Amino acid sequence: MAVSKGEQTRDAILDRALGLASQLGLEGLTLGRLAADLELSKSGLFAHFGSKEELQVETLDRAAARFTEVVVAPALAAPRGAPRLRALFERWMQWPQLVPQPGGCVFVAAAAELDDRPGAARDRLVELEREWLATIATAVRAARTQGDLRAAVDPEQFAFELHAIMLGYHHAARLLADAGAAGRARAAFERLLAAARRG
Amino acid sequence: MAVSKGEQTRDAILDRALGLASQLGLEGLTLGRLAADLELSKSGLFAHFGSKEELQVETLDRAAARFTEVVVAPALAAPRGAPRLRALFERWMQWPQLVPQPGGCVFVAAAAELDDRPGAARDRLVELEREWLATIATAVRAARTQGDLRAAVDPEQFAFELHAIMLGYHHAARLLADAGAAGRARAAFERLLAAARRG
DNA sequence: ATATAAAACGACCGGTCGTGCTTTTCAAGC
DNA sequence: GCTTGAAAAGCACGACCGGTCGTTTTATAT
Repeated sequence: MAVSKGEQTRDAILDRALGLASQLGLEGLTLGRLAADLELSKSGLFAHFGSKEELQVETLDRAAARFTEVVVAPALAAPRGAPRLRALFERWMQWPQLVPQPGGCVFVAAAAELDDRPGAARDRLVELEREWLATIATAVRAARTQGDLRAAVDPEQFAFELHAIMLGYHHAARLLADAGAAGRARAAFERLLAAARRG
Repeated sequence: MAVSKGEQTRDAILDRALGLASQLGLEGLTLGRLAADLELSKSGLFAHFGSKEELQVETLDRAAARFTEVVVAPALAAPRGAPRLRALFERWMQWPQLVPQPGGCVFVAAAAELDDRPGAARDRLVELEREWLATIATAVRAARTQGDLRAAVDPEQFAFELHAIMLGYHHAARLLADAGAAGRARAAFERLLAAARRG
């Protein structure tokens, strides 16, 4: 058999953990709840991980893998420049539905939870977030060198602002249940892009 | 005596609760931990509130009161227009230190926690966040009618984008520990303001 | 100084948490 | 068909959770 029974189960656990963590956060994700959802005993589930912290880290890794699949990789298939930036942005807005994460982006939830809680999970999250910012900055650089954006555009500043718009969208859409959130976010994105295009 | 002993204690509890909630979140803020911090018995503390949820709601209210004191009120003392907007922005960035909240803005932490958890605390938070966005929008409108900003500027859109920058700053400063976060946020703010000024 | 009301206490409830240790189930290789 | 090792279950643990209760201490008003 290509994949053992254990790996299958592990896979199912992490998928479910990702969905649950998006709703309850990494801390709110408890072994008992997760086991009940999977119709598994708590100890049977626990045996797959050395600790709760390891489960959290692996859940973040799973989220990152899915994120690459449904956001980064497809966006890199888009033409370099503005289209690629737009693809990154649009796919980011959709990605909680694509995975799926019923509770919104797990990274946003984890960011607020872990920003004051040192440990392996926090370290991993910081790493992943830095990678994501770097991915955006790289796309900006590509757009710049091919003349789509002005040479004076600061890729890191652009990445910061684009990421801020994403956070603003998440906040407005999920907490405030603002139906116009996507529209506002798109308007902000277009303004950001336009400013980076001309003077 | 003007204020009873009970009110004093209550006051001390809520101040400490606010600080703790900024680090641990509203859910992570436990009665036991809070009581231990205040050198109070858990039951003695609990007697001041009908339930944990009520404590959470009152903590949010306390946060809102402090926020008005250290952010909104002083900013409203600044001249209408761009200076007032800048004051709102700058004071927002400082307010976790002003209150103090060792763990960053309690509203940001609560937003991620509560966006999928229905209840009184969530309802109150949504209310407060809407008020905050409205406060920004009102300041934008004032700046607009006195000719500081273009007439075509959408106050709600401006508020959305300014708020997004704040969230981006909080993320970069607290989670990523990016020393340049404040600089990036200020640059984003100035760009937003400049775009709303001229065509 | 005393009566009364407010406030704080300590013990305890049922429940859930993460985490070990031991046993049973079960699928694969001979 | 039996063996064997992985996978899951069972069970128990200590800690802590929010919350209740009856009692004791402390503050307030007469």
